[in-house]
Amino acid sequence: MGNFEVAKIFRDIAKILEIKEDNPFRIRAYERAAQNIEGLSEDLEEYVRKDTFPKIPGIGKDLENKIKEIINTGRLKFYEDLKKTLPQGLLDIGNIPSVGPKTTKLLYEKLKIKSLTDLEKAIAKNKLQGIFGIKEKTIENIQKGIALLKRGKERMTLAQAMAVAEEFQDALKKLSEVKKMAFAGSLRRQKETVRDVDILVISDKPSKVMSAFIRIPSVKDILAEGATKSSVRTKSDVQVDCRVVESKSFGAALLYFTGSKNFNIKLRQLAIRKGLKINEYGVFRKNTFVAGRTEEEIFKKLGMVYIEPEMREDTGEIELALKNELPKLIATKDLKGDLHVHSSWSDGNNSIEEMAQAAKEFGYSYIAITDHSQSLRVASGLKVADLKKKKQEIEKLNKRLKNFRVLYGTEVDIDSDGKIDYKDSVLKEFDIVVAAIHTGFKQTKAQLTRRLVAACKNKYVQILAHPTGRLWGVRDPYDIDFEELLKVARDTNTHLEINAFPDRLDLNDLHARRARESGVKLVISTDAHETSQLSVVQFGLAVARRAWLRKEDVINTLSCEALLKEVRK
DNA sequence: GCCGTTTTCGGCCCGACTGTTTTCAGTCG
Repeated sequence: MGNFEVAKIFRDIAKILEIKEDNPFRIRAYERAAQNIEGLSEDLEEYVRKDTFPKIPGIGKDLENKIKEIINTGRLKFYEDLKKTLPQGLLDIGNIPSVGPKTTKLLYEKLKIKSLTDLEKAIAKNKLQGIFGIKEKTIENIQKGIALLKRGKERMTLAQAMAVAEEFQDALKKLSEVKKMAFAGSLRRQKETVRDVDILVISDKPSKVMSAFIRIPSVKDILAEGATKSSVRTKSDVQVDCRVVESKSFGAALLYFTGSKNFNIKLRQLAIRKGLKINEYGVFRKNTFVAGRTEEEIFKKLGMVYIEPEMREDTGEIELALKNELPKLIATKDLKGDLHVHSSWSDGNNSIEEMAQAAKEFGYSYIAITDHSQSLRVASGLKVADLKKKKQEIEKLNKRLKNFRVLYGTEVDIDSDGKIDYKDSVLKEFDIVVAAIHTGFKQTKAQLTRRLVAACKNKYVQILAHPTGRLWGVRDPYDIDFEELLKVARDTNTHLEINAFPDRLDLNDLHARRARESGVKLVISTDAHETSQLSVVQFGLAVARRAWLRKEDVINTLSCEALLKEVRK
């Protein structure tokens, strides 16, 4: 039983209690607990096993006991009993957009609708018409909601969301009424997946902005259209929300619209204790506006320092901000080089020189060319005989380049027994050795862990690339004993990679945070296969910032000399 | 069910938009 299973049980409990019209604050307590559990970097199982249950926001004595019961027995009696009181299909009905707990209950009580199938049949037979509070428009919305639910639109990657957001940005920027705009929501918090795109606009003429927004060519449906707030769905099925406020409310609206929800609630509670009220228009004392133009002035009013959007998840950052003890997050300018890129020597699309030039223009002072090793034939892995020529090419290039160094590297394969694809006598020639698993993903947890541990223990392996093997939409992360890996990585001074490729993002934010906590240093690399891909480093940086990493936690913030010293330790 | 620089009881964030019963509950973020 992992954190996500526990969170799901709590979420289900919240949903059932909602339909049963239980105490709304109790319901929120379960939802909040579920959300906070999903954001934890350590396994609950670990806590229970070691009997060191820490203070987790939103989890008191009762929920702590429920978590222990779930971990220890694999089930929760309270949940099992609760489930028996309602038909299971009601939860599916509650998942339909526009259908909430009240409607679910109404349909169940008046029409005995117990499942999605029941609901579809009832609509087909026109049974919903005439039920208290339901008319044509509501039925139409339910039908649309069911269709949407069935298409099963998952969350998209941050990169996909960014592409949609930029399209809207381009269109809105052309309007003279738009004074300023910003992305908000989970897009601004840089979550690795995003459900919808939130855009904030500053304007004195909200109606002009709204009417232009809903007419942007890629809009398919208009979900809501108001004076200051509208929602649309694009042809690619992405929901985009747009909110317009005036300049004096920009900070307040940005804060509100960025979230997270739990973060906002905590902040507003804090404000109440100080005799203040926060909404999207500003901070108010009685009904007097006291702050709102910028986020900074609002945080200051609340007696805390600025909290970066990536940290706003209510996992302890508010408490640290009140004490001015927040870590200084790593930023783009801190990165000095990329330690995982490919060239045309293996499966890349550009020559070493082209990659180096592009990296230099990108502002880096070094780059490691880490082509695949001999066994990986599908990616034209390099045979030992070719390596000498590649090394010579790099040496010649380095003589010509000024203020820049190309490092001679490899992404060496870890075979199914944990053996490294080049002999030690070959490995010792490289400046940078990145090791990774590319085959045999379906092995057991013990086998996969053993392979990674063996790689760490090789004295020439400096970095483990994409350590959990996750590939968005293709492959789930493989199951490894991450705590064991961290222990060995720390003891052997092996660095773990945050692979910035948008469909990898591996390590993810939770793993990276856990790595930092256990004293393992990280690397942010792109795995670029052509010059244009060096810029995906922004997504790796997003992971790092969400993991609360500082400059000193990431080794490719070091100068080239310091870096080589660090990896050879 | 959680939580405490008004505390161990009595509070619990705040507002926009929709559809409908035309004043407001339900849903959403």
